[in-house]
Amino acid sequence: MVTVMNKKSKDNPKLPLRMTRQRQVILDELRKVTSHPTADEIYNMVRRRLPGISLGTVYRNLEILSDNGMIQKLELSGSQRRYDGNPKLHYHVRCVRCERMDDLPLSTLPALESAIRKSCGYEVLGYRLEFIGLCPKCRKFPETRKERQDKNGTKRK
Amino acid sequence: MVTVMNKKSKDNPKLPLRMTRQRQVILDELRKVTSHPTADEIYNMVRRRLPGISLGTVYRNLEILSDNGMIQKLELSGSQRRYDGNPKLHYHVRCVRCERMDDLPLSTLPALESAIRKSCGYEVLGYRLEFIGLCPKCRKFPETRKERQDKNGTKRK
DNA sequence: TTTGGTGCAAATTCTTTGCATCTCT
DNA sequence: AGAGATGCAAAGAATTTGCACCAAA
Repeated sequence: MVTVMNKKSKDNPKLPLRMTRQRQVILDELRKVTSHPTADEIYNMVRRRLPGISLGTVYRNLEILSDNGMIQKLELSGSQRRYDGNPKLHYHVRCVRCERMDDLPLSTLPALESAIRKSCGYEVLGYRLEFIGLCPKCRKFPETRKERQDKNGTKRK
Repeated sequence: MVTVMNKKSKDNPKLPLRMTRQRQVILDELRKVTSHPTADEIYNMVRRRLPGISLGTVYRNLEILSDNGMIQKLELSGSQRRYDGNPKLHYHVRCVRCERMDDLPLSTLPALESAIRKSCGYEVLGYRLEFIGLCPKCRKFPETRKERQDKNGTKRK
């Protein structure tokens, strides 16, 4: 069994957690998509409903929501952190070209875990697993994310 | 079988790669340790032998060395990237408290890979797996890396 | 010689924070 | 009322880059 860690909910399993409009919309938008957006992408999604929201608030809320186990902060490869509206542990696939990230419909592997547990002095609490490869689209169009951005001028701001 | 990806060596499998003193020392120091140091830690290690080296050069060379498959750039959790002098794919354990990272003496899992390959539209090229837990030391001394830094003033510069 | 590497510093990018003000409960 | 959230802007941290000079092949 894998434990997803988070500070707050560990110290205080049922803290009340005030639901502000901003927090609600962030959670809502994140649950609406199956992609695994970055803070910046979430900021843009949320801004359509709350034009006045600040990026700082988005970051603060993503932190709080993941501390409370309501979402997942994915700390895997890539320079930007990504967030997942589904707090349950599951595996991901990431495309090496466009950096798209999908869920993997695969159950977790208990055999793997028990093998680990005895092979080192660590107390194993969980693991992070991410597959890398090419998504269906990129198998056809061999173009990196950066190349696409450079071409389209698709950058923040 | 898992393929470790790297740009240059893919495009040009046997480019000559000029060996400057700086590059040599960086590679050398990185091979000397079994830890998985950050760029900054490597900078400090190398500086003892080459006092004039710049952090920018360290970053540039780590990039080049990993592009050439001579080292590994580990893009797993944590805000700082880590580098591994062993370019062969292997698993890691990371301590949630002090962020120490060790190798896991465990062979890779072919069964896992074939299971993945058919479960999604991706062309799977490899994967990244990292275990998280508590290292032997931290099981005894429950103190986070940040707490220790704050106490000791052990920060860069 | 010439192509690529280096040091330095400034620039970028992503994320966090201080503060005065506001808002949920 | 009051703890906690917000917006704003500035600060931080990690990494990348432009440029003039230097060095390995």
